This record gives sequence, structure tokens and C-alpha cells, in this order.
Amino acid sequence: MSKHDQVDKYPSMTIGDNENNKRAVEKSTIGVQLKAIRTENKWTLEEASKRTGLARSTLSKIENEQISPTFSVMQKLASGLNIELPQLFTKPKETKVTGRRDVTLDGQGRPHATLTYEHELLATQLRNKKMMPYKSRVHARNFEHFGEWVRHEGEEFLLVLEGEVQLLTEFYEPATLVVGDSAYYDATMGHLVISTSKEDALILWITAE
Amino acid sequence: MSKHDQVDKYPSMTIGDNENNKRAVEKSTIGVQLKAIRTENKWTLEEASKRTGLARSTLSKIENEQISPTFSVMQKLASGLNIELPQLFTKPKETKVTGRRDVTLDGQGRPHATLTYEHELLATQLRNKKMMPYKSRVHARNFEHFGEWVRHEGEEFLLVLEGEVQLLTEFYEPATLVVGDSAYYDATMGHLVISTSKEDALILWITAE
DNA sequence: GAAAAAAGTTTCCTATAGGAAACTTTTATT
DNA sequence: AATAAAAGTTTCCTATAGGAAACTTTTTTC
Repeated sequence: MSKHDQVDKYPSMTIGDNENNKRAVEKSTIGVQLKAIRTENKWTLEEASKRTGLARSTLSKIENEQISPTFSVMQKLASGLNIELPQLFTKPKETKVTGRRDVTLDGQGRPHATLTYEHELLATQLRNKKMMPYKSRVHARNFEHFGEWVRHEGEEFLLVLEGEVQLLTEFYEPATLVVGDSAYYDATMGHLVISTSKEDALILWITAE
Repeated sequence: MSKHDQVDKYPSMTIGDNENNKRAVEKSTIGVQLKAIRTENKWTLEEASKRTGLARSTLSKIENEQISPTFSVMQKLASGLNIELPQLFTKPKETKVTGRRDVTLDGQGRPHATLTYEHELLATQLRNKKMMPYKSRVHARNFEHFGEWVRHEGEEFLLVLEGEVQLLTEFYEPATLVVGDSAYYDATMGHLVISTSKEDALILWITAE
């Protein structure tokens, strides 16, 4: 009986618990969430049971973290209780008391120069902003200055503050913009701005993802 | 031979499938998702197994929709494969071919007047934007013109284009801004802008939620 | 404040999830 | 093409989830 070969896969192997697996996963809270949702709606387990088609006992056990529900049960919960699935394991977004403000005086932003632009980043005091505003002096005079389309996630808005520029975009004809003109476009589409005035143009950009 | 004996549990029962349960739930696709993620990363079941600490067979069964994984298993999947939980049941956001663009020439936006401001809405051709840009002529000269703080969801950025204004915010001292100055703040905080120059001031606003 | 009703928990059992190993299919390798 | 190796599936068993009903706790009602 020489079955020496496949007898022991994983002789003393670490079936994957140590080497990798960043076990920093915060504890599930799915039970807590469920209970919160149910009580907020003033539902009894019985009512929740009727709504979801799950047994009263099952719901109780889930709420008390005695069992880990299967995905199909989670779907019944979401559907029956009229909530989105992620609500079951995402703790309610703490309606943070927001009162942030950051004033940037003209020319006082954080400089950031490239070959083609000279950016002045605005509102750099605030982290985790929804928008990234900056003013840029446009050095580029033609497409070749770039060589490639600029392309990134999100959407972009720009307003011309000084001079005249051309907004080149992948799927459109170039647009000539003068002071006061603005444009809004998907930044995933190739795009770039070149100056068509004698002096460098000045524009305001804002991106949001 | 034993497998066939107990084949039909649930003789013809529908354990709770009829009465309630709005079954408009799209079929799970969790298996499909998992397989997609795994193959995209060129992982074998064996590798995925090592990463997640789950058995090869379990992964196979999940991928083939033979079982509905428990939440704890889903957590191991997310953690081990370095993905966010919702990725497991949210079909990959169709990287929509975005190529929208809207140019608004100076003064050509959609007008919208109030007692205190004269707004010019920009980029009105695009729906579902992440940002709402507009230019506003500021009539207001003092707080009383408003009577109340302006307050709404999201964040706001403003840049002074002409004149001089004061930015009044609930939790800060008033800030005096001249042409080129800008400010970024949480719009949930009471805020408003008044002109402090002889003429009406002109500012650019952008809000994002 | 005792009895009844309702809400919630635990028990006990069955159905199903998850793991180890056998088996099958696919992919290299010669 | 035959063989070996790797990847994937299925089987079989154990652990656990989920349901029905008994039980306990809380709330209501008289």
C-alpha cells in the first residue's frame, strides 16, 4: 500500500492563517445593525419574521451574534426589511458635526509646477475634500507639450481667469475659451488645456471623484 | 447509493417563499463575482484558499453557486482577497464610456435670480454631475438681507472674480475676500456671502455633495 | 400585583455550509 | 499522443445555520 504520495498534502502546513490574511477585520456588528434597524422601525421579531420569511428564532440568534447568517439570509433581510445590503454590516455613517472652513488668499496656495502647468493648490488645509480646487498658469502652447492625453477618475470643471485657452478633449472638437468661459467634462475622457494667448493663461480647475 | 435516498427533502413545500418576500431580488451573482475576481488576479483555487483560509472545495462550490456562503466566510473572502465586501455581490460598475463635455460661455449660463444673489448656472447641459458650478452676482450688503444662515448638504468652494466680499460662516469670524481669493467649507455649516465693494461682487461657487 | 399576552431566548432537530480527500478535467511536458 | 502535473469538481463527513416549538422574560390588562 504505497500511497505515500498524496496522503499528506499540507503536512504541517499553515493552511493560510498566519502568512497572509491581515486579520484586522473589525468585528461584524451585523447583529447589532439588524437589531438597530428593527427597533428603529418598532418591529417585533414576529413582524420582522413575517417580512423576511425567516424564523423568529433565527432573527434572534443573528441579533445576538450566535450565528453567522448565510448570504441568502442576508438577502432576505435586505429585501424584507427594505434596506440596502451594505447597511447590514456598515455602521451608520456618523453624521459628523461638520464645520470646516479654509480660506486661501490669492497666490497663497501651495505651488506645484510641471512642464506644462504651474499649479497653485487651494484649500490645502482641509483633508478628505470632495473637490480639489487649484489655479493653474498654462504654459503649454500645443498638444506636443503633453504627448499624451491627461486622463483620470472623476469629473472636472474649469473656468478661465486670464488669457485665452483651448480645451482639447478626446471626443470633441477643440473649444476656445476666454475669460469668464467655463467647461465641465468627464475626466476619464482624454483632455488638456493649452494657452492660445500671448501670455500664459490662468485658469481655475476643480476636480471631484 | 445513499445520496439518492434523501434527495427530496421539502416534498413539495415552499418553505416561506410565497406569502411575503418581494422576490425582485436579482440573483446573487456572488459566485460569478468571486470567480471573476479570482481569475482576474490569476489565482488558482489553491492560492485563493491559502489567502482566505477557506477550503478549495468551499471556494469551488461558492463559485458554482452550489452553496450560499455565511457572512463570516464572506468576510474571510474580502479580507483574504483584499477587496471590499460589496464587491462580492455588486456587479462591477460598468465602466461607462464617459465622454461628456459641456462648455458654457461667459454670460450664457442659465439665469436664476433671488433677492440676494443673481445666479448664473453653469454646465446645465449635463445631468447627474458631481459638482454644481455657478457664477453669482452678490447683491446682499449685510446679514439682514438673508435673515437666516444658508445651510445645505455637501461642501462648497468659492472664488472671487470681481469686487470684494465677506464670507460669513457660523463658526468662524467673517473673512474678507478680494479677487483671486477663495474659500472651501462645509455647507452644512451656516454660511453666506455679502458684497463689501461699491458695486455688486461677482463670485464663482461650486458645490458637491 | 396576579394573570394573561406579547416579545424574546433557548432547545432540539433537520437542512445545509464548510473541510479533507478522492475523483475528474485541463494544461504542460516529453 | 502518452504521461505527468496542476487545476478544478464531487463526495463524504462534520460543524453549524435555520426552523418549530418549548421555555423565559417583559409588558400589558384587569
